[in-house]
Amino acid sequence: MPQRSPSRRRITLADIAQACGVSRATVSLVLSGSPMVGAATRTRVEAEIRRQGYVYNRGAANLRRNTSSSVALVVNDLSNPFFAEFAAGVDEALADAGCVMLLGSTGESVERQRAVLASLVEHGPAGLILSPAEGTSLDDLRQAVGLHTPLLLFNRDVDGADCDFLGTDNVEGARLATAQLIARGHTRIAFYGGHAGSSSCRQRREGYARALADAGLAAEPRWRIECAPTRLQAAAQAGALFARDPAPTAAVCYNDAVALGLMLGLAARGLRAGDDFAVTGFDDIPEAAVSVPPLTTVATDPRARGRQAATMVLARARVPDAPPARVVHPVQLAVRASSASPPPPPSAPPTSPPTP
Amino acid sequence: MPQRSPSRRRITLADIAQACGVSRATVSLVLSGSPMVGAATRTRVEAEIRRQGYVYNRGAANLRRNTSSSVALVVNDLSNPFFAEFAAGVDEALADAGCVMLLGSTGESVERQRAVLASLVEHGPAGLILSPAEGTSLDDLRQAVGLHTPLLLFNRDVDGADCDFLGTDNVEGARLATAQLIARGHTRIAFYGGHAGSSSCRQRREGYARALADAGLAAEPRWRIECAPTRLQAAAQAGALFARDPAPTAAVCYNDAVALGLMLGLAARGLRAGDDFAVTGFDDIPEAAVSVPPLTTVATDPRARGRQAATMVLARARVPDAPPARVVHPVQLAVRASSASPPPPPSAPPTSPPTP
DNA sequence: CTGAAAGCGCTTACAG
DNA sequence: CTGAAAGCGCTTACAG
Repeated sequence: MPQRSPSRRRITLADIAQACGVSRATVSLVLSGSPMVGAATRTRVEAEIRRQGYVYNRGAANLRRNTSSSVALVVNDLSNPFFAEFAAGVDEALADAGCVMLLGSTGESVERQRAVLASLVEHGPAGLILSPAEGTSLDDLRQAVGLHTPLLLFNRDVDGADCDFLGTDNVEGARLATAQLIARGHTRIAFYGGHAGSSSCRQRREGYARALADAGLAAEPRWRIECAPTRLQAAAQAGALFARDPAPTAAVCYNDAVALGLMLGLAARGLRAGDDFAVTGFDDIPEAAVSVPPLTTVATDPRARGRQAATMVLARARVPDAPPARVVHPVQLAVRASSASPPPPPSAPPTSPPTP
Repeated sequence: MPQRSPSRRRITLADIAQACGVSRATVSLVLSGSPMVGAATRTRVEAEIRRQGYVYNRGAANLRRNTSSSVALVVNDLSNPFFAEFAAGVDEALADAGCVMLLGSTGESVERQRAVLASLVEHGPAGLILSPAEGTSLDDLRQAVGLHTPLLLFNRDVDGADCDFLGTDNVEGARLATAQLIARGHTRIAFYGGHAGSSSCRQRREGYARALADAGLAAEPRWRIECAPTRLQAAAQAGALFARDPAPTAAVCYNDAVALGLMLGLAARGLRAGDDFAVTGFDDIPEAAVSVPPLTTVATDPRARGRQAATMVLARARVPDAPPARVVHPVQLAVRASSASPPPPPSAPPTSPPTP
């Protein structure tokens, strides 16, 4: 619900104009730095503005000029460091452009997303950056966003949406991670975590399969372990890896949260990532570099992606009719200790460790 | 800079009114759910609104009604999980109240804070939640915020500011953590990390000193190790603990980032927190529970604090003249394995481990 | 139950 | 160089 404003009437242009004995137009020109106003008048007006503590009402100006000075960002969950970094990047670039950020989160719920989008769009942002909740349909977007707010989809695509898109090269990232394990001699490599519903998980699995195929290895379904992409779920599922026969010697994880969880699960079994089992992640969240052991992962630099997304959406707001931009950002493999372990010699397959 | 709006003219109330052959007032009444409008008219108008994809211009309404439907939040750094969680909590509560969140960040710079605040205030938020950058003065606040936006200070106080405040009981939290180490038999307890400039650090040191005093122990200045409150700095400084003679057997850390960094620094020296050295943190960020070993820490529940801050600032916006509220939230100690290590027997003081 | 009119705080041609 | 006037999209007494 809208809130009442504080008690005392806000100072307006008219107050300043009256106090200086000039018109509101003149004060407005002073504010916009127009050269058409006399130096003496300007000084007088500026002093009065400071004296009265006038604060510009940008909403009113936007209404009159038909402009906007905000951009909306909608993410699934701010407490996910990946999105927090991304939001920090968006904020940086928007602040540089003199824009303000409207933030909403969906908690991965399509209904909440609908409500959040509707509420944000009413505030007239110049553009909207959305990391869509899982299961978002084209209709959900059309309903909520309408056709008047430029939309940039981040991270996940929505079938049929012909708007701007900024994503990560999931296929290539997972391919790089898998190829690195293969280069170290691993042949039994699991794909760990995520679930098939998500397009990014499908793409990462595709890159994984491609690397295996390139090396003449098969992607065995039994080495595909599904779990929710959280650290706790991943830790709890670690045992599943060793229930397979033969057990894998390495795992390409859906993302860093899963990889860090898996490393905890391994530790609980007396195994150490990088020594006894090789692990890779995806995202390169800040924690990855300082975990024990440091996590080999695919770097997406979410903060830089945030800046990029902000730049793209501001550009779109200036040129609404340009054809949609689709940017799939290249990734880099950050090789660290967690993937250092060599596979055991083929003659001595590892025995499953005892389940605690 | 403000952005031009998308190409096509936005649909307005007037468009709907004209299409339905009614006045704008009637359409407005339909939108606000007024009972004064006939059922037939209402249905017709609602259909037309959907058909044309009309989106309400809340900015215009706010201007006319002199209301606001946003709240601004300014934090130091979104990529700090503590603030990310806090922001998520603020967002939750605001969404429930039908308000939108304007987000800015300062990167702990007073100048950037001034610019960010000025920009946000121009958008006319109903209130402003600020975790002030270090070194913020009362004048900085007065300059930037003026007297017309209700202000809630979070986490750090500003001398002389008589606005709402929501904080954490830093003194009691550090006292609890220290007392727990003393109860386990530790007598040589360091205070690790943070720097004296910050009020929260001073308060936590006070709690630490109080616990020591309560147990008849002295707070030795040589067991006070300053470092920037980041994981990397904390890891790098770990050696300083063992350069003291006698070396401490436990450390109360300024916050979780520092504690996790210290645990890494210990690991680099072949020491394990909870076995060879006791460590406590402050904040209970999500990582604390899943680190190895899990970190004993002071739980502040930042997400709940975020909801609370949002509630407080909305209440303030409704009653601008009520006396300032000062809420210092109680804390709880989450006891986990990192503080489990007993002190070594007094007869055999630990030798300093080799510096790598 | 519905409409005409004024006004929120600003900007911007247009005269002077 | 400065002012009077219209208008952005909405709301809200006030008449009818």
